Order: sequence, then C-alpha cells, then structure tokens
Amino acid sequence: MVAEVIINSTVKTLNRTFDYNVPEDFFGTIKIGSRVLIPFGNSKNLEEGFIIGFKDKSEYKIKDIVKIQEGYDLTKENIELAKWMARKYFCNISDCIKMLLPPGTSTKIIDNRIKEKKLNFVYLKKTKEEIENDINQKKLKSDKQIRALNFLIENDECLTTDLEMFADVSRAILNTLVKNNYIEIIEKQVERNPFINKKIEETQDLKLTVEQQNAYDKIEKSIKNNEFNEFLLYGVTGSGKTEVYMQLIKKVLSNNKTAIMLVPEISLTPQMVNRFIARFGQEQIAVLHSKLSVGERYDQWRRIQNNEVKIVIGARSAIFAPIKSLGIIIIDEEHDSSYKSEMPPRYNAKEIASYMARKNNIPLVLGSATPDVTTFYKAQNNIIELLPLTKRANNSNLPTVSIVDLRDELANGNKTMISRALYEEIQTNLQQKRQTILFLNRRGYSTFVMCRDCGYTVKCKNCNITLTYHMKQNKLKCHYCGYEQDNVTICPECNSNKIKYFGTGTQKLEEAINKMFPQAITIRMDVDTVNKKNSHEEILNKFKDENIDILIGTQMVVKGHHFPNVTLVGVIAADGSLNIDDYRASERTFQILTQVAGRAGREKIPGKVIIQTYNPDNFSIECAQKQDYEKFYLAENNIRKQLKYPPYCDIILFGISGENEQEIIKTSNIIYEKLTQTIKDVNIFKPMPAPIDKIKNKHRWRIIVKGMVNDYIIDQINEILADMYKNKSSKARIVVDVNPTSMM
DNA sequence: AGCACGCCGACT
DNA sequence: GTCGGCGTGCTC
Repeated sequence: MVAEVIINSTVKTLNRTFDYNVPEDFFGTIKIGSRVLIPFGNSKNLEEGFIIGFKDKSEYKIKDIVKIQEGYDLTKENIELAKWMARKYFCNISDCIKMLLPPGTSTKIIDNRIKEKKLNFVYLKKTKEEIENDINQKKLKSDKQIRALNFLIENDECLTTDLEMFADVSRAILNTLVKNNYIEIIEKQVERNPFINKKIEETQDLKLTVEQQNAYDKIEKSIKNNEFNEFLLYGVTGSGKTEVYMQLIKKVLSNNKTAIMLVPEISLTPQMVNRFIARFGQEQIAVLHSKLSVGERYDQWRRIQNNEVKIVIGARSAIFAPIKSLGIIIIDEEHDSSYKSEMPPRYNAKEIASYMARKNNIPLVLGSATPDVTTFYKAQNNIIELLPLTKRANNSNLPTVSIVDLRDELANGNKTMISRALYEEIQTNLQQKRQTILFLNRRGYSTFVMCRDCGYTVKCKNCNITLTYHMKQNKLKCHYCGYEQDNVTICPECNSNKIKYFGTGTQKLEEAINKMFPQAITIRMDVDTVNKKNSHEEILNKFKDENIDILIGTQMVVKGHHFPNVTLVGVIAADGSLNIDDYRASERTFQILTQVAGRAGREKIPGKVIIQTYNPDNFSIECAQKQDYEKFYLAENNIRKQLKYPPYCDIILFGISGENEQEIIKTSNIIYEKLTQTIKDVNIFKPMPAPIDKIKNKHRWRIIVKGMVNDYIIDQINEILADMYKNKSSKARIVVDVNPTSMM
C-alpha cells in the first residue's frame, strides 16, 4: 500500500504529495489524517508528514514510512478543510493543517514535555545594557539572535515555544544563545489554569424582549430543523445580543450539541467570559486567546478534544477548535477586522465558519451594531437573514453626540488639541467626580519630525516611513519594523536647529492633558503601555476601581468594556482613520466612532460624546453623530457600487517584495502578463509600488485585481503561482491576499 | 592544493 | 527547509 503524504513545510515548491510505502505493521492503524515521520531528501532527521490519500502503487522509487504518531491524528474532515483552505487562500496545505493540530506540537517530533506538563522557561543571563553593548561592538550580529533577546527583554520570562511562535526563533538559535551564555533554559513542572480565582454567582435567563424573542425563534427553528442558515443579529450597543447568544447556546446544549463563539481578540476579556461562566459554569467552557501560553492553550485544546467542553469561546483561530457535534457558531462583533488573518493561511474566520456551519447543517449567527458593509448588503439581498434589535434592553438613553469643527478652533486662536467645548466638559466632569475617556488612534508622541528650514523629515533606514517621536525614551521609532534611533535636535541635512514635532500621539495628548488639568489623575493605554502580560486588564481595572479621572488611549479602550462612571468621551481627531488609502476608510471611521460613543453613559446618567474633526461634513462622521447605521450604509453602499469595491467585487492583492527592486519589478511584470493572458472579465491594474514601498529593506510592489472571485480565477492564480515558484528565476516573495484587512 | 563560501536543485 | 554537489576565489 502506498500513502500520499504532505510534508510539513512552508516551502512553496513542497506543496504537493509525496508517495511513501506503508509497511505492513501499520495496516489497520494508518488512515487519512495520520501524522507520520518519514525520511525526506538528504536530511538526517525524519520529517513530519500528513497522510491525505492512499493508492496501490507508485511510479517513483519510494521509501518507507518510519513511524505513526498516534493520538495526534487529524480527521478526514480536517484534511478536506485544509485542502479547501489551501486552494482558496493560496497557501500550502500544511499551513492549513497546522491550524488544526494541538498547540505546541507543530514541531517535527511531538514534544513530550508538553504532555508531561513540563515546560521550558527561558531567562536572560545578561542585562539589557550588556546585550546592547554586544550588538554595538558587533559581537552579536545574527538578526534572529537579536530578535530573541529583544523579545526576552520585553517579557522577562517566557517559554521556548513563545519565542518560536511570537518571535519566529528556532530551537537551534536558542541553543546558540545558551552556548554563548546569553540565556538559560529551565524545565519546570507547572500547574496551569486560565480561570484563576474564579468564584462567580450563577445567573438565570433573562426575559427576552419581543425583538430578542423574534430573533431567538428564527434561529431556534434552524437549530431544530438541522439546517444551515446565516443570520445577522443587528442590534445597537446594549440591545442584549449576548443574552440571545446565551439562550441559543443553552438550547443547543440541551440537544446534546456544542457551540463555538468567536469574539475579537481585544474584547475577549475576563469580564466577557465571566458572563458565560456565570450562566454555564466553567467546567463546560474553554477559552482560547493569544495571551495563553502554549501549555495553557494545549490544556484547553485537550479538554475540547476529550469532549469535556461544550462551549468554546475564542478569537479568530478558535474556529479550528476540535469540538465535536457542533450545534451553532456565533461570531460577535462580526465587522471586526481581526477575523481576517494577515499571516498564512490568510483566511477569513467568517468564511471558515460559514463552511463549517454548512457542513454541520447548523446556524451561523453574526452579531454587530455596525455590520460590515458586505454583511449588511447580503442581509439586504436576502442572502442572510436580518434580525434587528432596535431598542436598548436596559432602556438607558443613547449619549448625545456633538461635533466640533477644529478649523473654527484654529480660526479662533486655539492651537491646543482640546477644543473649548471639550475643555469645558472635561472641567465639569472633573468637578462632578465622573470619569472621562479621551480617544486618539495614534500612539507615540508626534507622527513625524521635520526640519522647518529645509523640510527634511526623519525616515526609517529600513522602511520608507517617517519615524514617530517617543518622548519618554527620547527616541524615534518605526512602527513598522521596530527600528529605533536617538532623537535628532539638529537637522542632518542643513544643520538647522529648527526641528519641529508634527502631529499628535497619545503620549503628547497625555502631556497636554496633564498640563491643562494638573489636578486630574490620568492613565494611558496603548501598545506602548500594554506589552506585559495582562497589563491591558490591569489598566482597565485600575481605571474602573481607582480614582482615575481620565483614560487616554488608542482603539484598545473602545472595545467591549463597560465603565458605569464614564459620562464623557472625547474623540481628539476623528480624521485619523479617514484619510487612509483604503476603500474601507469611511467604514472604519464610522465603526470606531460609533463604538467610542457607546462607551459613554450606559447607566442612569446620560453620556456626552464630543467628536473633534477637520471634516465635520464627512458623511461617516455625520452618521456616527446621529448613530445612524442605515444612513451610513446607504451612502457607503452607493460609493462601493460606483467605484466597484466589495461587496460588488473582491479585491485580490498580489504583493511582490524583495531586496532587489529591479527584480521585483520584473517579477511583477511577469505576473501581470500571465494574469492578463489567462483571466478575462476582471479589472487587472498594472504593477505599482505599494503605499509603503519599502519595509525592512524590502521593496514592495503590488498588482490589484478587482473582480468576483470564482473557482476559475482561483485555479488560474494557483497555476500562475505554481509556475512562478517552479521557475525560481527570481527571489521575490509573492503573497496573494483576497480582501485583505490592510491595503498598505 | 586546500578550504571557505555561496549558489543551485532535488527531495517520493 | 536541508543537505550535498559544485564552482569560484583566496591563502599558504
């Protein structure tokens, strides 16, 4: 018997099957989905492979399968899904299979230490200064080694697997670092439990409103009849979507089935999880998110695999959890861009969910107060069923939202970033001992540094991007590659000392607020203050429980949290997300403003929201002020139709990058020629540089194709890519992303 | 000649 | 990704 094996490799030319002989000992145990160890090429180590098919004989001279890794095999359905994904998302089958494997076992040989709950912790043996010294003196040159050490500096303790996953550093690199006395690896036995000190009062079902009941009934019908249906639960903040989710899950569990609920990573807070634990008890629930260590994630995965768990709550990749007898899939905040992966496999969890719901004959429920324009379009066209919740369940009032024209402020001589109206409101709020949130979607101190004499701006030496000034460390940082350098005080071009900081970041805002309101206690939340484990939660709890007057933050502050004492929300510059080279700029602006506004006054005291902008007439800002999604949708939908953007077509983005620009251009042209020759009836744009045309010393070109993706187009693109990889005439990296999250 | 280094290509 | 093969070019 001959097995068709997929090698566990990200190498593009290895995205095909290799034949191996199945020794007789394995007859009976081996099946589609088995994980095997096999000799491959001239490698001394055995490689890992996955069986995806069998045949009688092979035309090649084949080798034997050496070992089957039992207990870690995939199902036939897993393999089918992986194949479907690989074709649809232009990636290797093994990239997709990896999503379905138990966490931390995606190395060549399964790590027994994880099975025994023993983990390898990594510690630094040198100080930050010593390491920096070594880098400066060129004692330490390897990028990967430096990356590993930087990761350790940021997280004073981590697992070897964390380094592999998050910093992309191999064990070999770690061994070198151990040898050179930079780090120490200590094996520890650990007890892990992500629900630490939880003691939660049980809650009962609430009485549903008429609208909630109607939505529930429609979805329940689908559950009862075992049919696939997609629903859009469209309800304003506070309209009680979660209660509907919980009662649907209860229904599904009573049928002895299970549920997956996806939420955006950022709103996957203990607060949110606790609501479910309070209703269902923690024994039945598994939680999957990025803050878990590999070991913790493995434990959750095992509990699911062993049928101990009935409900999986998690971020994007939780859609791949190994849960059986699935009865419903819920995707909360379905408009959130984190459901699309930007790394291979570049999948969209909504599409995977739809595939799985269809296969399992179960409902898929999408929930949002500000649905994705594409989702709402489908609802309008009866492709998915619209279930509106128009009333706030707790009858609290919507906040009053006002817009301040920053051009008027400037004309009136106010050069600060706080308008007079906002200043007054903050002042009143402080006096009344109520809390304020100030939202600014840009971290750092200022956006760029420019010489006022010659116009010189400081750019990253690796990326074609202006550096952002970070005041605390007095450094200039690149938000794309992490490069940082000392601040400049004298222009390197013309030696002038008239260096000025333009634009505003959260750091500068915090400084300005502290100056304007010296009596106020402030706290800042952005990726610069939230990098240690749990710090996100710590800041929000601190804001909630302690006497903090003003929370200053980026979009991190707007998701999911409920602060009863917040009565004022100020949006410092609503235009930030508007002037971006992306067809979703308006949609993003509307969504974020609506969400920010939702943070104000959710209890008895009515909330106030002040949006500062240079574009008060922009429709997405106007609609956000009126909290009018449907008006926004109509206007945006018209634009999409005219300009041919999703939902009226898909955007296929070919990214071609590499160090040699001539080579990149050449490769781009070859791809362009092939596309125009094979695919008709779509709009193929000529190769051009990406908006950020250089990142980490790699030049970036792109080709945009606009058209409805169909089987034919997918096959043609896969063929072109296979062709490009086969004739390795250029070293260019080629990435294909359908409807990417970021057009940069 | 002896080797270090980088590039290429095959892998069932 | 990994390794061997092979050509180039530097050094003793």
